[in-house]
Amino acid sequence: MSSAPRSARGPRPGSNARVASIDYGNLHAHYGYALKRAQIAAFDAFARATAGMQMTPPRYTALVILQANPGISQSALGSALGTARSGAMMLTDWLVRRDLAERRHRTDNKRAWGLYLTCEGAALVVRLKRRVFAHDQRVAARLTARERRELLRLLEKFTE
Amino acid sequence: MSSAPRSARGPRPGSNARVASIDYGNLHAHYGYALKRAQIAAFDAFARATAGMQMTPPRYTALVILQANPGISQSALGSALGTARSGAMMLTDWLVRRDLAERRHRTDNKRAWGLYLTCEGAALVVRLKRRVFAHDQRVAARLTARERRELLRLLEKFTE
DNA sequence: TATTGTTATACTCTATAACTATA
DNA sequence: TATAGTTATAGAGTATAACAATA
Repeated sequence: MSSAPRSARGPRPGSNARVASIDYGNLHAHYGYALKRAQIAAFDAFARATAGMQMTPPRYTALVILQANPGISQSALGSALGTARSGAMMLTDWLVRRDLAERRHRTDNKRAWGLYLTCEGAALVVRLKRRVFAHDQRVAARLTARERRELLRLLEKFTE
Repeated sequence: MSSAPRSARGPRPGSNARVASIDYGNLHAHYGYALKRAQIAAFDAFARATAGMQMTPPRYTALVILQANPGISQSALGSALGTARSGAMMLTDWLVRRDLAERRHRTDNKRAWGLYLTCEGAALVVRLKRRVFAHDQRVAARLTARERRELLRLLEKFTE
């Protein structure tokens, strides 16, 4: 994929490529280390799946949550994302600026907005999901179908 | 663990706690999402294991790599960490300032340093490894021994 | 008194680029 | 011409704190 001349300067920053000449000790026995590397690989796949769409994992997550929870408040969105209210605010601003989501006044609570996807937003989520899931399968191609299910199951059990 | 009054404001920022009232769609079917959440859990365990020691995952990784590769150059350390040279520089500065590592001149190449752990650094790595591995086991306690091995194996296969 | 949204601020992390000295 | 180290800078991401409006 990369083509710029990098000479013998090693892997580009942000990569998780393993360097043959280096002894990594027992780093790979740490869940944190192994998870971080796998996560970088998965996020690389996400970046390829959404290239040129100015998408990020948090933005994608927000879109999916808005799709599944129409009318949710900004604070609740923040909780779902595990981010502070101010972060949910900026995320929402971005979505609104792109006409992917809109804030609607609530009748029951004048403090909170109800957040909804626009038509474009709803269409985009559908398109995005297809692309991201397709790249997910590609990056996990090394695993058998059984291993893929098992990985997700173990991750869930580990996190819970 | 937490005790500050947070009322009903939901999980604190940076947490990956699941909110019962929210529909997460099929987010959990994405490797990136599942991996990110698991990684947060693992890094939380790392933070608990190293509380008050001003340790971070990159610092710990650097210490382990220095332990396994005495005399390594800063650039090679950067490659191993997947970070830019400038990042390896600041990391090394931090270690040197704490008397955990030292730069030694090389006879064969006057451009590059050779990096070595000091006695304190070597002692610290041993202590850290014990603590981090102990907390690793605790966070993975929900998994059986077989599942733990399988998780690490699948992560490795996924990343490679 | 607590919550929602908002804004401003600060901090961490890390990539990029330019420079120097060696090779 | 390329590499190792250094330094300065910039950007992304995100937490904290304070405030007004509402509950």
